[in-house]
Amino acid sequence: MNEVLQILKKNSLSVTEGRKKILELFIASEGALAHADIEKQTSNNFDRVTVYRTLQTFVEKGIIHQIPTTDNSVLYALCRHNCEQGHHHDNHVHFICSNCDKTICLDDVTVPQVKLPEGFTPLQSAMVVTGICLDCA
Amino acid sequence: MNEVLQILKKNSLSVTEGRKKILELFIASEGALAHADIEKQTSNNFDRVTVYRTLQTFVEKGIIHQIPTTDNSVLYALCRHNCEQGHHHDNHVHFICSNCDKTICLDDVTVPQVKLPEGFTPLQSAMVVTGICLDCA
DNA sequence: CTATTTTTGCAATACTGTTGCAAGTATTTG
DNA sequence: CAAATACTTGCAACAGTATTGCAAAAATAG
Ligand SMILES: [Mn+2]
Ligand SMILES: [Mn+2]
Ligand SMILES: [Zn+2]
Ligand SMILES: [Zn+2]
Repeated sequence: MNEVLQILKKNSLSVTEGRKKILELFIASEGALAHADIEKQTSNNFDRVTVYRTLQTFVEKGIIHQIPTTDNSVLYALCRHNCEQGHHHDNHVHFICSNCDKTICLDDVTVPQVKLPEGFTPLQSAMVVTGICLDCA
Repeated sequence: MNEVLQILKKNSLSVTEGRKKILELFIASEGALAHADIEKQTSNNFDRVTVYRTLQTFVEKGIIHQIPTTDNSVLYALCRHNCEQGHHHDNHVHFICSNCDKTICLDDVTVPQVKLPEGFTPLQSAMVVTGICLDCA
């Protein structure tokens, strides 16, 4: 059975053209996608608003996760660690290539623990590494 | 001599009301500031555009640094490690309190090294930890 | 197939960020 | 110190990004 359908069903989401298409994009994509990327690759098919709402739904359901950036954009990528509704555990490192600008999930590289000052309680950690990626080496 | 003047002089920046005021805000502030915070705290004094340009200049000069977030906003905080023109070395961990929402530079906590897969060359690393801060503990 | 629930597109609106340019301010020079 | 120069600011216009309400359309449940 189709992977896309499986994911939507598992999360009890209605199966619609928009959701199928956007999920396909994520599955096909090597790196992370920004809202703008998705708009571009689906232009004229769906309204901007639908894209916003779909991304939001997917994040809530634990289908995709957000990647922090320093430039007023948010990137999204597929969760591969069985995340669930309101309970992500994508604690892997993200890599941004400064040459080709791709953002890649290093699913096998875990964010290391870090010793915080007295009084700070950590709940979640994110790590973003910039540099030169495999393809651009 | 005034800290604010000193910083501006050291970076060969003209001393203007806007720059003085914004720099004061950063020095006075416990946590990091977003563009919107600054606008609020200086409203009617300076044009939005001036705030954008000032922040940009300060980042370039190594007076403030950017902190990545996951919500389409960029935060800024004072550099305390003698950063220079085009050459930041703020490799410390940032902490976001999920209770009071403050973002704090943990200047003494260095971002740990991490072993990347074959072929990836790291240049810079950022780490953001969310949790409960000292004040909210 | 029909009833119900959910999703979508549109329109309106607000927020965010960028640029060129003329006027204003700060700094340098004599 | 005043004039000349260099730099910064505000304004206006514009482009891009995000949010909401609501009616129409589509999907699911019965
Ligand atoms: Mn990821
Ligand atoms: Mn910092
Ligand atoms: Zn690359
Ligand atoms: Zn707090």
